[in-house]
Amino acid sequence: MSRVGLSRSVVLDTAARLADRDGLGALTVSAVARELGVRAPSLYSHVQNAEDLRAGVSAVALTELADRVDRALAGLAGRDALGALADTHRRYAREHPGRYAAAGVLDPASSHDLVQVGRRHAEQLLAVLRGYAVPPEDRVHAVRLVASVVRGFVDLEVGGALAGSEPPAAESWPRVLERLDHALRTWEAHP
Amino acid sequence: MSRVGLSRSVVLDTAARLADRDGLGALTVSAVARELGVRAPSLYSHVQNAEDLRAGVSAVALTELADRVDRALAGLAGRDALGALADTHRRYAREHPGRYAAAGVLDPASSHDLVQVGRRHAEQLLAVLRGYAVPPEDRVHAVRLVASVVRGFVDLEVGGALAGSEPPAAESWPRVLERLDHALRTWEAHP
DNA sequence: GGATATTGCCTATAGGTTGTAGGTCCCGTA
DNA sequence: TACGGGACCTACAACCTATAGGCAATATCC
Repeated sequence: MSRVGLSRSVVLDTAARLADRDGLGALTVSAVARELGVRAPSLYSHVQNAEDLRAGVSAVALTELADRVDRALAGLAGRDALGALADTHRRYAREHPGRYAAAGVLDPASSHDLVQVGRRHAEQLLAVLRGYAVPPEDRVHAVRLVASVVRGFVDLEVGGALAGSEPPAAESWPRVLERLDHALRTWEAHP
Repeated sequence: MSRVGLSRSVVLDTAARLADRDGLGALTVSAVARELGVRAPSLYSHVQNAEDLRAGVSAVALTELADRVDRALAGLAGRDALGALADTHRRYAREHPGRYAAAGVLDPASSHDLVQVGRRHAEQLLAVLRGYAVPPEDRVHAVRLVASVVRGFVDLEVGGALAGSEPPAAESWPRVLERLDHALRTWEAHP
């Protein structure tokens, strides 16, 4: 039998593609093996177990997303930067729903890998905030506000929770970002 | 053998308890049957299949949450109402992580049940907005802003994404709500 | 009160998924 | 050419989902 050329990254890329195509719920070791034309036990040399497979897709997704955000933020500041970060997240979630869903579930026993890329995302949020006059001691709170809005809206939209009402979610997006920008611009020191 | 007294609601309540205790991922038909001291096939008279079991827990959770929000909102308006709604969501997620996680995933093929209770949540958000001078044609956008912030923050917190940084997420919560309140108070008609 | 229908939960069974153990064959290297 | 390791295999055990069909307790009717 001919070798297929498996490796951890080949397995994870295939898994990510599968998650996007069939949903995160359909992501199984068996399905990835089928997709690769290989028997399921062959994957266990490259992936510890099913949970590790999902965590790997998480890491792939968060890394890809951070790369895109880095590119999108280049040369921008203030509201432009905020919009670029938020739009990049939203677009990524729409293009890669399975990957994005995987990125959302961080295990308590996060791998060192995930902690690392998580820090990258935090850095990016802080970079965006540099365009706003938020007092240093409040920056964590502002980061969390931005993260909440982006994560919340995108989750609701790709989860279909907004699909039942008019107008389409896309129309609310710039309005939500305008309010977020305003909230950051008018940030005041805490009494 | 003696009858245990199964019914859809008994099964779903047990499932919800199990989801909170062991995580939504550990929620299986078999586990619920074990918990009830019954064989797995016995549950299929009360629940169509595993997916229906999860959807049932979703509905239970969304209904319980809506009930709590109704009680919390009684007699409040404006910022107090906003805080009560948001706090109720956050508290529910912390007390019932499995139920809350189930409530988050709405299938595209949502049951009529889920659509119904989803409307209740939308009504509650609209009720909170009545305390703010948001122009009628913008209310949908404002609802989506509030829903995004609450959903995003709570997801990040219970998902552990905020656990790695200081200060604790609880300190950011009132600051985030203050900014949300401010964003609603200063809402302006769209040009 | 006894016959009958219904219901509640059962066993048996088939098929899919996870994960381990151990084997074979290809390929690079000495 | 012999050897060693890695890539992928088969075999297997355990668990979960789901269907089919059976028995017994309960409700209903005469």
